Amino acid sequence: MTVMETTGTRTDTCAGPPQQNRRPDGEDRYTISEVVALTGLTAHTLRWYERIGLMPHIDRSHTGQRRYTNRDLDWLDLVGKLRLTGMPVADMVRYAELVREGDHTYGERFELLKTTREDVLARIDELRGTLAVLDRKISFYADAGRALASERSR
Amino acid sequence: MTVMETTGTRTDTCAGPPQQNRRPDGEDRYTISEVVALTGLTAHTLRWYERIGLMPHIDRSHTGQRRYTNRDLDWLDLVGKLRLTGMPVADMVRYAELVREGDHTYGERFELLKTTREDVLARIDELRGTLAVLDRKISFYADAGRALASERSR
DNA sequence: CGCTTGCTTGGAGTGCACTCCAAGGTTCTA
DNA sequence: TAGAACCTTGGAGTGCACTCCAAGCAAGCG
Repeated sequence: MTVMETTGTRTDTCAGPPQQNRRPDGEDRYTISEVVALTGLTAHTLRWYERIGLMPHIDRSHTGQRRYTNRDLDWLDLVGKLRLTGMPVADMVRYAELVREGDHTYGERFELLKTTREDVLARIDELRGTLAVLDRKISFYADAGRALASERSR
Repeated sequence: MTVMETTGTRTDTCAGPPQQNRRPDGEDRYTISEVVALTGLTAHTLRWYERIGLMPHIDRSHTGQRRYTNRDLDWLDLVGKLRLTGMPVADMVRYAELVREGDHTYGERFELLKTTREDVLARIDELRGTLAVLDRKISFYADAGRALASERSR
């Protein structure tokens, strides 16, 4: 089994669980405002993503209006996830370029994702450390609140 | 036991584990560049934090240069943790104001910290979701890499 | 057909969190 | 006591990620 049997050249592939509120493949031509509703991004941001090279070429209607596909929505889902990690947009653009360049960039994409994965793990650890500090302070204030309350009731 | 027995009016209190590279209390007068070395912040940022009200009043030498104390370093440690959570600086300034206003703001501080705690938990969950997506993609690329390798060796 | 709502563009503007600058005073080491 | 290294200020500048604007074309409805 070759890679080409499961993936086209233009995709990032391995989409994951199917998304809600989508039209079936073949009838998937969404206007920009529909994509706004589906993703929570603004139309401004969607056009800006395109300008900076974070999106693949988006289909156009015969009069030049954007028509997004399910594949584009999958890509936006991934971008959204990466954005949550704090990955700079420039790095996401780099990843998008690798996808556009074709299958021979699999290795580099793999490395980029692994690095990102490590970053996310480190970030989770940082947050856990912060959580410990917060919990310590919260229980301090809870105790202080009880002490003040018993003071007032005396 | 009253609150005042364990806490002074000017502090945020409950410092947690002692920090490294510090001088003992009583000899704790650090220049701005020492604080830079201890916190990793820049001198610019330290002065800016002060201007926007994120720091308490910092002691000055007889000629007007800043002299930070261990207490100030504790505060900067907390600010650093809160910053990691993505809390906006404006919210941290709000918290700093509450601390300056005295003990009667304990309740509000408690609420603010609890809200922050919830935010951190939500953030960790988001990151775990992202991690799942990354792991799925990473294993896809790992498989693809193996497939391409066996292709080449045939 | 006219009307409203939606979509197009390049370029300018916004908000956040720093980050730097110039000009001058201070502190430390030899 | 000279010189290097450090510190002070207000205000201006930077980089990121959007966010908005104006002017005009497109789409759907009665």
